[in-house]
Amino acid sequence: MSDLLRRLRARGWRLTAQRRVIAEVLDGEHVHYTADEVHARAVELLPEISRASVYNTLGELVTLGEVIEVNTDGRVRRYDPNAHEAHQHLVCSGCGAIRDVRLTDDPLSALPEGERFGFHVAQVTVTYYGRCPRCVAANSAPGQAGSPVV
Amino acid sequence: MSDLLRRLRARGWRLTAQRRVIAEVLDGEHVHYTADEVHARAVELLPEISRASVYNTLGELVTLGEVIEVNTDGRVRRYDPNAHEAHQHLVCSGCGAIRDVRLTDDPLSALPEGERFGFHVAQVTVTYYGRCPRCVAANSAPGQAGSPVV
DNA sequence: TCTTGACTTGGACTGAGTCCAATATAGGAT
DNA sequence: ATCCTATATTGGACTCAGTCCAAGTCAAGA
Repeated sequence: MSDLLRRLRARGWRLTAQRRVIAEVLDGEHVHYTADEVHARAVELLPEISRASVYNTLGELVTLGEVIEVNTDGRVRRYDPNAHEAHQHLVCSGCGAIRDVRLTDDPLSALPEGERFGFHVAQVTVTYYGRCPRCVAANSAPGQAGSPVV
Repeated sequence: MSDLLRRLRARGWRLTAQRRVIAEVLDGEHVHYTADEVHARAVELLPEISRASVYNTLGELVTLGEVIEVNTDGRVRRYDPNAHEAHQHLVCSGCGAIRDVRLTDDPLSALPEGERFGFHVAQVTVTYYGRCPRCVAANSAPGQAGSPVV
């Protein structure tokens, strides 16, 4: 049983076939799937799993802090299983590829007290946009450099 | 005629009634409207304006760099007319209020060369999340502290 | 093995955003 | 001032991600 499943178990989750399968999909490579991509991969392991269960489970994993919700294009939400290491994202504006990146400084320190307006600031997300080597080489229009790793 | 309209004119834009009205809506306070909010306000000035025109025009303004597209909740896109001053955003996770903030350091400098993976990095967005004073006071659940300024 | 509350399901629904063919018009040409 | 046409607008249909719900299923504690 994966670490993730063990932790979920410890939190009182009922370990259903659906949740196991979703955990397995997320446990693989550190990619950033959309809910529908998770569903597509889950269906290969458990053909009868529903979209609703995937949405429910992903939402719960986000609430528990086991998975991070990421939105790099203003359209689709993606799910990042790399929730236990502080990191940010680097996105290719050509093909949409997403890479996890680690920063040298805590971005919170760049927001001076005078710019906080009394907010209790709790979290920061930083997203870098640029062109990946393949898209630079191909000088391609959006989405034309083949399927990226997101 | 506003500066914005003058610049658009200089770029060869046809100045239609619809575009004037949208520019007027955006010219007001520095808020972050959704496309439908822009439409609602535009309708007050020009009742027959269509949603399609609002979407078209906002998209073109974003392409021209006159307006910035912002997505702070992973759901709706918002439009920020404050495109000519570098800034980032501070978002209340209680009520969704958005404030423009200026940082002390260029966030690009926090991404070391070794974390760029050959990307030609061109842009960064930083979004801070926390609770605004009103929501802290009200200790409210999301959306329960009245209508915020977004 | 039984029981029950938590979980899953499919399908209807919502809401943001896109697309398109028909119509209207800004603004340069005459 | 009028004409002409490329450009812009329109409404309505459509897409797609995500939500909701009532009915059925099942994990796991008793």
